[in-house]
Amino acid sequence: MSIAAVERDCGISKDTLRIWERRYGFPTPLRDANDERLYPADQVARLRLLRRLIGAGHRPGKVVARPEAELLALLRELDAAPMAGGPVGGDGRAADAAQVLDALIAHDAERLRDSLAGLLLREGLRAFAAQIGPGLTQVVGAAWARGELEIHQEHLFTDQFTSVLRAAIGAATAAGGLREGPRVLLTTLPEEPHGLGLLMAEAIFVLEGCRCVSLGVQTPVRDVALAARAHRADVLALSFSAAVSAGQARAGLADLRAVAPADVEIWAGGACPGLREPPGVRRLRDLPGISAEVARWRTSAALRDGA
Amino acid sequence: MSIAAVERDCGISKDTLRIWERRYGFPTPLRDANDERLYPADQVARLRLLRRLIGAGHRPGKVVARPEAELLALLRELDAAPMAGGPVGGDGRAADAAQVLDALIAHDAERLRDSLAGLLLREGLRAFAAQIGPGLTQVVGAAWARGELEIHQEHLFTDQFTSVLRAAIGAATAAGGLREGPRVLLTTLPEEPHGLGLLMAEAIFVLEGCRCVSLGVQTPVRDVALAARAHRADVLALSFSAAVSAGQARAGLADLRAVAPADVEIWAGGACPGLREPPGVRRLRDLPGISAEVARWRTSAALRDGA
DNA sequence: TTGCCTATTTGTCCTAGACAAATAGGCCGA
DNA sequence: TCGGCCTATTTGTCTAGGACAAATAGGCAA
Repeated sequence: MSIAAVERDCGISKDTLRIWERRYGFPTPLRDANDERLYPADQVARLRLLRRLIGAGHRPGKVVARPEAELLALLRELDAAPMAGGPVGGDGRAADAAQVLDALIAHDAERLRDSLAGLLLREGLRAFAAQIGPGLTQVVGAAWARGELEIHQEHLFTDQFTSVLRAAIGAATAAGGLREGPRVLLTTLPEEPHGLGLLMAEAIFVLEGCRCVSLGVQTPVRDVALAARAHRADVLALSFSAAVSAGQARAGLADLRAVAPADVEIWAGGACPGLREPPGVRRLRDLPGISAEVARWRTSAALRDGA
Repeated sequence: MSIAAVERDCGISKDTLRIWERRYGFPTPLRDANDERLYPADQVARLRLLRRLIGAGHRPGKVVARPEAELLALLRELDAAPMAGGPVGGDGRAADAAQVLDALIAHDAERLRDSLAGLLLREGLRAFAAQIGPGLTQVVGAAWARGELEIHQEHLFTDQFTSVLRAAIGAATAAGGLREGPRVLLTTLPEEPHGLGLLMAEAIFVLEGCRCVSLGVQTPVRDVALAARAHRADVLALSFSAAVSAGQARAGLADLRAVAPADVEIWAGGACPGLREPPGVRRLRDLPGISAEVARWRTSAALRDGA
């Protein structure tokens, strides 16, 4: 696996990979005939673990060189901190998650889909998008990190979940509603390829009666600003998963704030660790928080119109 | 604007920016107190033009150094190449495409969605996925290359088209049918981030009565093979857009053929230029070709069962 | 025209050094 | 014991120029 492939796969830049090798003695890639780095699969797996650990707050200098004791550290965190900002549901939720995991482990796509659709019907779109979705995503991600699931099973989950949620959003949009909320433009910046968080956010926005336009993932900063003008958006909603580093997220948001119209609000959400609230940007802690934020927007909009 | 910001904004890598400067004398960024490159806004705009021209087929060596005559060259392409390799449909199809383009140009997401949904209803899912979809994709891509659309408009099209098509696939799957076709596992390899082609293919497969499982995009080769076993797939369907180079596609397919079970067929489709038929892989020229291929599979499966 | 072979172009990779921003840890005052 | 400030370390990104393989263009023969 080439250095570029590892960068794509693990989200660690080439520069960083080289300097870790120089400083910490890991990774230790082989070299091909042209003296280029070739990373064995096990080292790539370890790099993925490292990325998660560092994303969870560990210092690179402390963990990069460590052999496989990281696995233990990681497992502890996964066990110890499932509550930190995590799913708050009780036993019922855990049972639901187990059901979904079972279907994934059995490679049963139909059962997986039925489970998800059943949860949606039973709990409603709001709970499905705001609580169940994030919970399941975390459970699946943790199971993968523990080695209980293969990547292709996570892919299957993502695809089925996306499918069910998109259908629900379509139905909710068609059902219409107030249409008095802000115009919301949803997307992610170029370094963020994951669209699940965006989709869950869109569901909440739609339920709040907002007029949503989604550009999908990886829109260049300049184009986000152009689109904000073109669609006369009131709010730009950006999603940052744990895959994107806090530094990148901050830089992207600062760029965007500089080029976007000043009267457009920027709301940033997602599991990205260490992402604080940059100037001119609202940081939404979780998906249910969208509702409160929309309510706040409505109030201030009413004030503005009244004035 | 720092080199990292330009990389994000223009999609030109840092390495490439530096080597253009060395080789062609452009760009000529200023330097900050720390001797780091600072790109003025006008150079960044010119870099964006360059990216478009190069994407449209120009050689960097010929255009990077040129002053603002590029604008002229770009304008010429705008007029000269709207038909090159263009859509084959008749007048009706051209009118449909114009309608979709109009909605995109007007930034009217609702009208865009209605247009697409209307086309789906009028022409049926098969024509929508196999002819209209590829035609529209090409028309939109060409309009972007001519500078008539911004990237965010292409994103909007992709999102809306995906949404309409996913809903249709869901309905078609629920409607059931023969369920006698092959088990098909759909995905793309890691270097291919585009999922539209995959989705169109899935629609055709579903219409042919195949049992489809989609893993979404960018599944590692090893995991595709694992998933093929896990789902007892008869066929692996891979999609390669024009974005991926022929060499990467060939290498990926060869790797996959080596690790996938021997009795699983590999079908490769998509607009990837120069992708020939590697050993052990079937190259599908276009989406309607899927139907014939499924028919062929049925025949040979019947022979096998009979024997 | 079509196909092959060579020459040029072009992006990515390499090494190794430097520095600013972010973080941790110590220290002092309340 | 806790909060704020200041210094030391850590860490990612930037710099430079050199090298080479893959992709493309151009010439030539069939």
